Amino acid sequence: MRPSSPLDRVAGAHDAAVLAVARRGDPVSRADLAAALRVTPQAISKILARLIGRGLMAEAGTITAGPGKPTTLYRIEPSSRRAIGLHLTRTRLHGVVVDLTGEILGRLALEIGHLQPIPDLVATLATMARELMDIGDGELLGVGVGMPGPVDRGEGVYRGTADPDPWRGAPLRRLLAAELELPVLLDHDSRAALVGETWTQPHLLRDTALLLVEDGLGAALCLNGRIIHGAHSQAGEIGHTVVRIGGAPCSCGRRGCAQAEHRAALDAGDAAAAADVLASVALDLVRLVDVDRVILGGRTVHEHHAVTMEAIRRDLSAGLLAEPWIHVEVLLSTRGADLIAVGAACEVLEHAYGVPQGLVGPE
Amino acid sequence: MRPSSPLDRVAGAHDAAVLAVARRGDPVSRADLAAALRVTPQAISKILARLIGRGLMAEAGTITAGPGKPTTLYRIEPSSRRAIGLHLTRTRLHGVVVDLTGEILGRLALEIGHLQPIPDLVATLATMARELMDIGDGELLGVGVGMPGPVDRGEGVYRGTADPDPWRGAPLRRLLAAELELPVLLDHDSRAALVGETWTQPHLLRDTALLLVEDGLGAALCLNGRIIHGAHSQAGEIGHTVVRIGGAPCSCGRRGCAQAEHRAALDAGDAAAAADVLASVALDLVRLVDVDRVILGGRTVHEHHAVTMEAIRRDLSAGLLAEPWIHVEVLLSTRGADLIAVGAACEVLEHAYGVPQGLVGPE
DNA sequence: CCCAGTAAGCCAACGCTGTTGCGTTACGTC
DNA sequence: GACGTAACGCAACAGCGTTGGCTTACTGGG
Repeated sequence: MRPSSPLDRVAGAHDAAVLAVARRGDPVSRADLAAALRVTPQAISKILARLIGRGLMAEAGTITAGPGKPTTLYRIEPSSRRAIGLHLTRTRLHGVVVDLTGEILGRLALEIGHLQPIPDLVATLATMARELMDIGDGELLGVGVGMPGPVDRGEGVYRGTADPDPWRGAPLRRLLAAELELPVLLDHDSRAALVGETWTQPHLLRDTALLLVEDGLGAALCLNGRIIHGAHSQAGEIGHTVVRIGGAPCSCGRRGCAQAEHRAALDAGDAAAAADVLASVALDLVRLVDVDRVILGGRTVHEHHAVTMEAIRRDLSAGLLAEPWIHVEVLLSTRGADLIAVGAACEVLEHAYGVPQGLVGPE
Repeated sequence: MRPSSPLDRVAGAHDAAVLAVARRGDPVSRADLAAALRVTPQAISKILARLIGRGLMAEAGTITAGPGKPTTLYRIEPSSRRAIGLHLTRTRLHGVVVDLTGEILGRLALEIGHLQPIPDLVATLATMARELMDIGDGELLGVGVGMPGPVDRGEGVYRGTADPDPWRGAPLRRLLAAELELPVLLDHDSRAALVGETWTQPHLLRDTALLLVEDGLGAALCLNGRIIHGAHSQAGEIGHTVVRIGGAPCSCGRRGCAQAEHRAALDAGDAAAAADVLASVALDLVRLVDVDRVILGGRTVHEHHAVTMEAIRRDLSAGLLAEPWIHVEVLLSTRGADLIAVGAACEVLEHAYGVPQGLVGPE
């Protein structure tokens, strides 16, 4: 389905870029878009004509500033498209439908059992997806699934862990796509969460890390405006980074893993120690990839977000030597419990209408 | 100097992509290039006509395989362009001239003093650059400078360290460019080294980390084919990551920094312990960004490369749980002592003829 | 020796981008 | 109501890669 001609690719990229600007919320003028895309206003007219023709955007009134013809404003048409996002864990399934801007139209939740065999799991996912389809009325683009643990986004396969894991090796994307006859994307939960954040604020999040604290600990990176997947789709799997040699035992069979230490500190009621673990991870991460924003998300972190953010800010400013030209913002995700489900849905939106990675080039 | 039209940007990207394929060394056919760029052979003819017109490529004979008109081969014209690379440390200046493929045409070395004031330093750099200009005869594209410590590539400024540092804040790029009347690029030594590696093997290094062990410890990342600079041009500054709490004292005033621990182990004659420090750093790094290649480079690492590579391989295979679908190659840089100087020169080549980062899209 | 068969490459027309130049529309101001 | 101004549309244009047809150059069989 890749556009055949490089010209199509240019047009597609410009369409996506206009949508990215429009997604910020406020109606935009032709002149604003021309400045943002570095093309002439006339080109913007043609791009907008294409987008309006596809129902993705619409005129949004005019404003008059001084003499001359009033400026026409344009806005995104949120209800023109929908996407479904499912957040799968070992005990729960949480699903949402979102519109083109990532706004939630409806949500569902369900307790499930991890011992469910793969066909039953696919049926459970499909059932929830079908229920969510009834909400809203834009064109449905597909279903995104976010889940913890080693996930191969490219292959759409849950790789699983070494311990007995009934879902190990499940080709969830293929199975669910066949069942629903819709495009399906499968990704790591932390990456889905970050895609959700970048979809709604693409202009702010060029170099951003997201720390996801659920049962385990994961990270996701957006560097130079692009989500990092890694050579084996395993980027951000930092839960088993050793932070204290000989520390708390971990499910992976070793000791002192970040997520085991974090969990042990929480179980001992020591929120400060748990925060220190996250702060240490955050500092290492910022040093290596130099992001200017760290977003915290996940069920577990919300309970202690104040002390956690304080610890991260403290370690960052100490560890980066308080150099005046370096500033790293530490933020809390605003999506709450919907973070990953919304993110998985936004992966579908991103796939359909995101700015493409590379337009031309070898390989 | 940015191309005015998106069409020009497409053409420029295709030109760069053809050069990237040709850089691999072997002459290539029109059909090979068409497959690599996913365009028609006819388009390759037009692209090659542009490149040959600029002197960057040339015909390289024909081969006949079976019946039909023989295939025309094309090769890069290495001597058509040159770039100068300078590797600056606190005690030494090492410079090279390279051709378009990154091959060394000549080198120079000089002991310098760190107490040299900034104007004298610029004069020293300019003098070496001028001497190097006399070697070879292609068009000279510019001068690249690689140096350790916090460097702002975007601004072309050496930020410097907190301890008394006579070069702190030096706008080396601007000063040297004014002195030489040539384009100048300033970058971190580890990033320069990685650019050098990717310039000569762009097809192999899509997700690669380079660990540079000189006096300090630095890293550089190439993710999804792009060099990572970070929000403040500080990506890869991992020398002061704490690997052992309360460990060896570091010049930064704290204890247990990776580079201090590594240095302390080496000073104690314990090469195995030094290798363990590097292996620990490598594992954390691979976990976070999931590269499939780790390249080791730098003066210090060459003395103990066997034990170091063994330690890294051991820690990686243990730490990644030996999952069969994950394979990380650990390599030693082949550039030896020229690594950073060549890399700095290749940054100039990359700037002039590399595949551009983003062709279109919002700011 | 000639001629069919095959594959590479060129030429010219085309469709598609965004750009340019100029005219039209719609507003505020005098 | 005339004038200046700013946004916008129309039409012609340049440049990209694509398409279809023709030419070139080689092999191999009659």
